[in-house]
Amino acid sequence: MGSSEVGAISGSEWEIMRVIWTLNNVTSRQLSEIMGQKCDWSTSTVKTLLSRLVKKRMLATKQEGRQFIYHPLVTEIAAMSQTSLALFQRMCAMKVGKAILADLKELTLSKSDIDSLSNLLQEKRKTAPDEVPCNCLPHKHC
Amino acid sequence: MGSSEVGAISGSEWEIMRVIWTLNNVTSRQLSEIMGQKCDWSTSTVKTLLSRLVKKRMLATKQEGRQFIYHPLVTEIAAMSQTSLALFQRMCAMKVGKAILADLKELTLSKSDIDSLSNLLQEKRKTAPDEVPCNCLPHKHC
DNA sequence: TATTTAAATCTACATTTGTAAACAATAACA
DNA sequence: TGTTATTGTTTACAAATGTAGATTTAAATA
Repeated sequence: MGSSEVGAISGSEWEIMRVIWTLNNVTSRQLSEIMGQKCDWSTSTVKTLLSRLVKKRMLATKQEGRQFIYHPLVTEIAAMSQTSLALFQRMCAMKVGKAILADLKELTLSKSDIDSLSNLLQEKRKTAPDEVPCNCLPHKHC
Repeated sequence: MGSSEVGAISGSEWEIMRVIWTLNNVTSRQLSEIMGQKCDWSTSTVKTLLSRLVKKRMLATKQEGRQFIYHPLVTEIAAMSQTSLALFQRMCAMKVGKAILADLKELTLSKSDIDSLSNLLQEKRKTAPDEVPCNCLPHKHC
């Protein structure tokens, strides 16, 4: 696998990453305080998740005095799109469009995001096929 | 939780569901044969996954002679959109639009899907906010 | 009816995940 | 410099997941 893959981070790990992506350089103390409010986790839990994230190479640390400062090694957008794309690619190719349609109905998007999406779609339409075949049966690996 | 939730099915389980959604009424023998090719799983593995899916109420069976016929209790589109929407809702609301944009760049969509999406976006644009605030820090539960 | 055989169910076991206590190392303060 | 906080590291443990062998049950056939 290429060096830019995000090695599937778990739900709780994701929750911590969001905070780190937002704050960008945080100590485990700050994280513990924030996650205490956000998720009601104990300081130990936060520490465990942090080390797992470091091991998974999602985070790196730089020591500073007695403590460590954590910072992300992958951008949030990259992680988000890799994760969601990976999900869609494990689903029926024929129905992904409908699933995204349903998602968009529920999600709130900004005007500018909507504009980028619309433009991209107009562009893609030029070379779009009339239908995408279902790929749920064999000839393809799990 | 409401009765229409899809109780998070795992990766291997999803792989089986795709086949069942496509074939709609299958015996474990057929499934074993197909999954043997598709994923190289043993017949036991398929059976285990099937019972877990029945327990999770994703599948139901009707007996017929010595064997059982499995059929889905949830539609594929429903499962797909619930799963992907759940993922997006656990991510930064401000950046979801950009993530979907990146996904769409990679995915193949049919002309008609593109048209539905475009129409929906035009509709949503009318009431879209100028920006969606980031919701990665507290005041919201994990 | 006795035997074979094909289904289903039970048991198993390693890995990952969620959650956290115990322990060790070290900086800060008395 | 000895003591106390603090921060990081180990260990723990239950639940979920990936994968599959062993066992039971019942249908089919000899």
